[in-house]
Amino acid sequence: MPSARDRNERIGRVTSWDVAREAGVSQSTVSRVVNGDSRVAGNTRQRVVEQIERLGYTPNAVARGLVTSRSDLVAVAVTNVINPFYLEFLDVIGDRLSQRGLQMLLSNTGTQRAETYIQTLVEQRVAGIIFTTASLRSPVVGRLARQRFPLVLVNRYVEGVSCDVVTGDSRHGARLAAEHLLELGHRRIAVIAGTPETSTNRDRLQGFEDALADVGIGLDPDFLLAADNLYDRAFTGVLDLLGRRDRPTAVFCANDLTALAALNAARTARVDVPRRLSVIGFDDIAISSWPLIQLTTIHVPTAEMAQASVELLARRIEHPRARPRRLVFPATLARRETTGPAPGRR
Amino acid sequence: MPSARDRNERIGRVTSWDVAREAGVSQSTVSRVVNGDSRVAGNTRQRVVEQIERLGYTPNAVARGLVTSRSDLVAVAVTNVINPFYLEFLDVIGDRLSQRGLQMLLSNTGTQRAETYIQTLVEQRVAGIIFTTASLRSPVVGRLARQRFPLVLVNRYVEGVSCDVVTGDSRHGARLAAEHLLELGHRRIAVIAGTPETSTNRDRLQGFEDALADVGIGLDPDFLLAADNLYDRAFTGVLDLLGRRDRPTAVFCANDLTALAALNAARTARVDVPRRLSVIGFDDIAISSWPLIQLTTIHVPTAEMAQASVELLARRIEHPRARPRRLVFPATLARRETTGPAPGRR
DNA sequence: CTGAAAGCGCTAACAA
DNA sequence: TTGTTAGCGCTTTCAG
Repeated sequence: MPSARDRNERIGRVTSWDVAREAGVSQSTVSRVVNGDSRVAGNTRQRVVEQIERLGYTPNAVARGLVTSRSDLVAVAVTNVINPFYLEFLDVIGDRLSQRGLQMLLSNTGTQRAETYIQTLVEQRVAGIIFTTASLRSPVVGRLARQRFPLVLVNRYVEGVSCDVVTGDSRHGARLAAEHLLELGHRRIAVIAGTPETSTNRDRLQGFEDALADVGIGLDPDFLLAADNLYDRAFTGVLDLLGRRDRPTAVFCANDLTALAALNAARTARVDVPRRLSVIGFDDIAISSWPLIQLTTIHVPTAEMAQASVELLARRIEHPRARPRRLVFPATLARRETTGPAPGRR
Repeated sequence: MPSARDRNERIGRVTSWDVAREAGVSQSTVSRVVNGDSRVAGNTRQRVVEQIERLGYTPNAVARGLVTSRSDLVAVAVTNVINPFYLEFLDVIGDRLSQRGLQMLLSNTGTQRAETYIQTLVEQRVAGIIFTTASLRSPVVGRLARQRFPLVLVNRYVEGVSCDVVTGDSRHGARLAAEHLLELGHRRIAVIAGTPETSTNRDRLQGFEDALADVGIGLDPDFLLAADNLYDRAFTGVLDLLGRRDRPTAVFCANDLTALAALNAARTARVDVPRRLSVIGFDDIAISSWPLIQLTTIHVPTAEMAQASVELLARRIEHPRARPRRLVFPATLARRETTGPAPGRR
C-alpha cells in the first residue's frame, strides 16, 4: 500500500483530487486555481497552492487536452535536420511559437517514412503542422488540407493543394544566379540539383534553365547532377566533374549545403575558386557569409519566412476556414568571392 | 446539425464510437482492431477497417495516453539549436528514438526560461527528457531526478544529482589540447571559455589550466574570454585580442563553434593561421573537418554519445529504479591544419 | 470472439 | 465563491 510519501515521489501520481482532499476543497476549485480563475477566494487559493507545492502536484496536460480538445504542440516536419538551412529556420520558428505559448514538436522525417510520421502527429492531435518537407507526390498533405487540418507549407508548395504557403522566389532567384554567371562569361555551367520532388528544387532548376535558354544555351545533361540536397553526394559529384577533361567553369548549386560541398571538393581537387571555378549557391545560410567562406549565393530572407509561417499557422488555427494565403519572399543576389570571370576571359 | 459528411471533414471529429456504429460492432471491438488485438474475427475486423477508411478515422493518442498513462514523446532539451554541435546530436537522437517508436519533442530553451519549459514537458507527461542543457545551478534537474522522472544528462552533469549521464572526457580532452599547444612552443595562449555554468565548460577550462600549471604556466586573465558558446561573442572577442600589442600566439576554444568564430576573426584581421596564430577547438563537429576549414580540435564521439543517451533513457523508462549510470567517452586529438609552431620558434 | 462498464485526470456548465 | 455533475475518447477488465 503506497504511502503519501511514495506518491509524492512519482510525478503524475498526484492528481488534482489528492490536492483537493488535502486542502479540504473540491477538485474543481483546484482546477480553478491551477488555471488562474479569478473567482477563488484569497485564502482558499492560498491553501490549495500550499498543497500543490507540498504534494508536488503537476497538472496533467494530456487530460486537459482530452477535455478541451486543444493542444499547444505544433509539429515542424523537416527532412534532414543536418541541413544548416533548416537549423536557422527552426531557431526562429521555435522562438516565435513559444512567444505564442506553443511548443515545437520537431519531426525529423527521413524523407521516406513521412506518411507514418504525419500520422503520428495527427494522432497526437497537435494544433498544427509546419511542413518544410512536403514531397510533391505525397498525398498526405492534400488529405490534411482537405480536412482543414491547420498546416502551412514552408519553402515548398504542393501542386493542386490549397493551403497556406510560404516560399522564396525560387524561379527568379535561379534566374539571378544564371544571369550573374552569364555576365561573368561562363558558358560551361554545371548544376547540382536538389531532390526533384520538391517544388523549390524544381523551380530553381527550371528558373536556371530558362535563363540559360533565353540566351540560347542549353543545359548539358552531363553537367546536371542530382545531389538530393545531400552534402556527400554533391561532394563526390563535383569531385568527379572536376576530374573530367572538359570540366565546367562554373557550378550552380540548388542550395548552400551542396555549394559548400562543391567548394570543399574544389579545394580537395586543388582547383582554385573562383579563378578556375565559380561556385554559386542558394539560401544564404549563416556559414556562407563567414569570412572563411564568402560564398556567392542567392539570399532568401529565412528569418522572415520562418516568422511568417508561424503567423500563418496561428491564423489558420484560429480561423480554419480562412482563405489560404501564399507568401512569396524575394530572392536577391549576394555577390561574394566564389564567383569570378570565366577562365580565359579578360 | 452536422451531417456525417461534415464530421468526415474535420480530423478528430470521428471517434471510435462512430466507427463502431457504422460497422455495427461495439466500440471496444474497434479499439481492439486499432490496436491489432489478435482475437477479432477476420470478417469483423474487415468491416471495422472498411469503416475506419471510409470515415477517415484517426485514433486519438491523447485519450489513449490518458488511460494508459504512457506517452511516446521524448523531450530533448537544447540551449541553442543554432550550435551545429547539437545538430549532429539531434540527428542521431531523433533517429534512434524513432527506431524505438518514440518521437522527439525538441525544446529549444534559450538558457533562461528552462524551468518553464521543463514544467511544460512534465505536464505533457513525456516519457522522458534528454538534457543537453542542464545549467549547473538549475534545481529542476535535481527535483526531477528525485522524483524518478526518466531523464538523462548529455554532455554535462549536475553536481550532487544522481541520474544517468553521458559525457565526453572534457578534462582529459582539454589537457590534450594544452599539451599539443605546449609542444608546439606556445606560451602566450588565450582561452575562449564556454558558459561557466555547465560542467562541460568548467571541466574543459579546468583541464586546460591544470595542464598549463603542470609546466609552470599560469593563465593570463587578460587572455581569458567568456564567450558563452556564442559565435558572435567569440568573433568579436578574438578580433579584439588580435588587435592588442601583445597578442597571443594560440587560442584554445572550449567548443568548435567558437573556434570557427576565432578562425573567421583571424581571417578578418588578416592574421595568418597557423603561422601567426594557432587555433584549437573542442567537439569535432562535421564542419571542422571540411577541406576548407581543417580545424585542429578535440574529437568527441558525438554519434556514439547520442546513441548511448537514448539507450540509457530507454532503460530508465523501463526500470525507473535502476542504478544510475555514468558513461564517459574518450576525447582524442584531431590534429589538422589550424595549429602550428609558435612564431619565432624553429 | 464480442460487448458492457468502469474509469484515466481534467474542464466547464450548472447549481447552490 | 464553491461544489456537483457530466463528459472528453480511449483501454481494459470482466462477463457472456
